[in-house]
Amino acid sequence: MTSTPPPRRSDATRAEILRAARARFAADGYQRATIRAIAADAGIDPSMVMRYYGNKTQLFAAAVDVHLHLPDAAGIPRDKLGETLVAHFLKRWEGDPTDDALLTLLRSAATDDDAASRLREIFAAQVAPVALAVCPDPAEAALRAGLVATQMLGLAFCRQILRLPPVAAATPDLLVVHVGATVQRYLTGRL
Amino acid sequence: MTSTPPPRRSDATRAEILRAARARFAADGYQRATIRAIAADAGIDPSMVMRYYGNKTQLFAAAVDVHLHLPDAAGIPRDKLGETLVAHFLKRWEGDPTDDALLTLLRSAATDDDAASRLREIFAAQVAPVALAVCPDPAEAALRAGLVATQMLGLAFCRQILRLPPVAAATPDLLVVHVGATVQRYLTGRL
DNA sequence: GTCTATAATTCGATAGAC
DNA sequence: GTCTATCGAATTATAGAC
Repeated sequence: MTSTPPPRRSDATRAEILRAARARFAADGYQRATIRAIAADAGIDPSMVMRYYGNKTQLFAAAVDVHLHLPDAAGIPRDKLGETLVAHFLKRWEGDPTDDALLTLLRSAATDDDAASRLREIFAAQVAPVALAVCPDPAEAALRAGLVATQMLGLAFCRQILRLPPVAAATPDLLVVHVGATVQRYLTGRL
Repeated sequence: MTSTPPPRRSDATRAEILRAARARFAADGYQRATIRAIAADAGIDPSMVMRYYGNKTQLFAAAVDVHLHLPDAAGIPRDKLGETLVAHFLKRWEGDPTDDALLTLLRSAATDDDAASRLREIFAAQVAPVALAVCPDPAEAALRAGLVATQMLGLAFCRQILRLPPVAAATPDLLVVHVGATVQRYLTGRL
């Protein structure tokens, strides 16, 4: 894929910078990822990063554009919501976790206020609506969505970032069943 | 042995440095917390931090000494384990979250390998035994402990670090009931 | 369009006066 | 024991040559 460096036109360079930035920010978080390292990964000069993206903050904003692509709750059997959502995220991480913007945000949100704020926005815009679709009361739906977030972000953290052995080694099917049951209860169970 | 107390005139300064270091590391994580800022918080010169703790890594190790003080599983009714553990952590964070070593580690583990390794050790030494106490099969107990970790670390992250509104605003009692039910199922439910 | 050179900060760490 | 002064390295960011 990256074996033969293509002729360096502007668009190709921009795209390559963004790809390298996503990987670096995901691996190291906002603070520790350096423009120099990103440029080295992209095989270009550090000053080019500045030229195209202005500064480090704007590069981060361009690199982190999270679309969870959560399936529509209306199209899923109500009693399969939990398993479906967990399976959705595990499948998403199966490929290249270092290129997942959600993991990038999760990692950086621990120490960066801007990243934390962005992660809260993702939650409000993309997760909360799922709870609202299965719960008519807005206040109760907000709590349900929050509980789902504690379990899903905790799973992402332990499996993909902390790499806690029993969680990192578990098969996706196993996690879909057990964590899915928790998410299901948070969404549709008695509160 | 660390029990022998050699009284020095500098004990007060050492303690003040450690207190400031804990707060700074907890608030900013290992990378972003600077020795200069810690020294400023402690009201002393930055060089004193180096004199007493050698370097930044050793200062971090001294500041982060996590004892979860989890209650003995043998002394708790088996069906109250989940609620008891969740209540234990929430109570722990009720006071000054910026002085909690677990939150410090959690924040730093997202971007620092040493902190992540230490957090895995904490898990193995202090959380895994609880699962082993209620589950005879070691492999199954490891999985149960791992599932508990996903939920408890996710709760800590969403409530104390990310400060996700519905989770941060929830009363401890509410979280004890709902998150406690999840932890209970992970520990003693059918797998 | 790409790179060289460097400015301006900031950090961890050291040496030495008092 | 405490502080002043500073070093050397690393960082973001800028200016300008080719």
